Amino acid sequence: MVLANQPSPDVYVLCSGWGFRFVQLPNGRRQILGFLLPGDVLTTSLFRESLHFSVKALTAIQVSTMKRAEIHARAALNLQILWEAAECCAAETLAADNMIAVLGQFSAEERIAHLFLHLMKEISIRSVIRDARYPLPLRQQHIADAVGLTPVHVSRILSVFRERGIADLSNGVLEVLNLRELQRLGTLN
Amino acid sequence: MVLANQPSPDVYVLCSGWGFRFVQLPNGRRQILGFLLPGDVLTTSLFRESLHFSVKALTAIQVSTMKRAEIHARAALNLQILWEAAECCAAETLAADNMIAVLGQFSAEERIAHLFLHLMKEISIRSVIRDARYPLPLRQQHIADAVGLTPVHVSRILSVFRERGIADLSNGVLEVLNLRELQRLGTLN
DNA sequence: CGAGGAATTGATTTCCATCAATGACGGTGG
DNA sequence: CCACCGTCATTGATGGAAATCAATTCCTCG
Repeated sequence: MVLANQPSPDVYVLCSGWGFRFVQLPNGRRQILGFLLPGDVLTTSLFRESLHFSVKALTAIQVSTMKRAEIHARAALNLQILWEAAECCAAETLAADNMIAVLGQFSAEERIAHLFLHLMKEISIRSVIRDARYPLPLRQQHIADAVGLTPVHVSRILSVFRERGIADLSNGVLEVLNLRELQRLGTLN
Repeated sequence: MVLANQPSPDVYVLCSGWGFRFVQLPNGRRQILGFLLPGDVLTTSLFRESLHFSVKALTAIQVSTMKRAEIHARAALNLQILWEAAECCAAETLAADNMIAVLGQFSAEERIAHLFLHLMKEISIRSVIRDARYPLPLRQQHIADAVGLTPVHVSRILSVFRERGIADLSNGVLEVLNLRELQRLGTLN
């Protein structure tokens, strides 16, 4: 699943699996704008013909599409739909603003802690978590691209987290060992 | 003009002057999320009771407020309004995503160049610019807080821009000396 | 004239990037 | 079954970008 920057009449919903939104810079670097989990709607595709980012799958995924035109037609009859879409978009803006603050002001440790906390919340909404072990199908490269660091440095920080007994990410599972400390590091305000 | 995080029934529009949206972190640092120019609507206030950021004036300003409830009532009768609001929100998301990429991947020079280009565009929309001189009522502290740098480092970069004949920001005026170079530095993709 | 905020500049430190080498897997094909 | 790869993670050594600390100058304004 690789969408580019071309116009499309579809609105996308992720039904199962993980994906991520990203932009590719000319110098070869990329910035991951956000991860997509089951149930996530590509809200931009609700209002725009073409996306300003690309999308890629992290795992095997199932995607559902709807015709934007049809949604718009229904929205004209049922305001409720439009409101929810707008609400959804406002929520996205809030998340984006948080991310801006994180990237602008947080250190490497804090950024990664923040990412973990954010993903933990998303995962918790969708499934029951036992023993503070969260399935996390990310390579260190993805973490790096999401928080603006190099994979090498991400590796070092994860080692630090293990040494300090904060969290352990291995084999696609994030085990949270000291939630308090993780929150102290990664929480805005 | 300092709004906090409290609920309010109003939607805000900036009629004249400059302002900025920001979040204050517990460690005393702050991140400026964006600058507000005449005509800008606080789109978040369209959909949310309370803002997740604060707002402050940079210059003398005039603000107009409308009741959210009234706008919602009108929107129920005239879809057009709601669509424009949603469009507006989508545009905001796009800008935020750009900012995320800038903060995640750009160097200090590139970040500041990007900020200048962004503000130049906003200013150009609102008034005629002569001799590539843009009124810019920012302290270096504001630039620093907007792009995630220290004021000291911003000062150094601005010196570099002057030496290299790229741009000169002094006395509230940004003079662009080499637009090409500025774009080369500050343009995504 | 004096005072205080803003900008500049230098010296030093810290954090993260970069470069490079190594080991651990997992798949593939002989 | 095992030698061979490619990808990923780890670790060390080094370099560079930006932060921090500190001193000085420049304004503006009382």
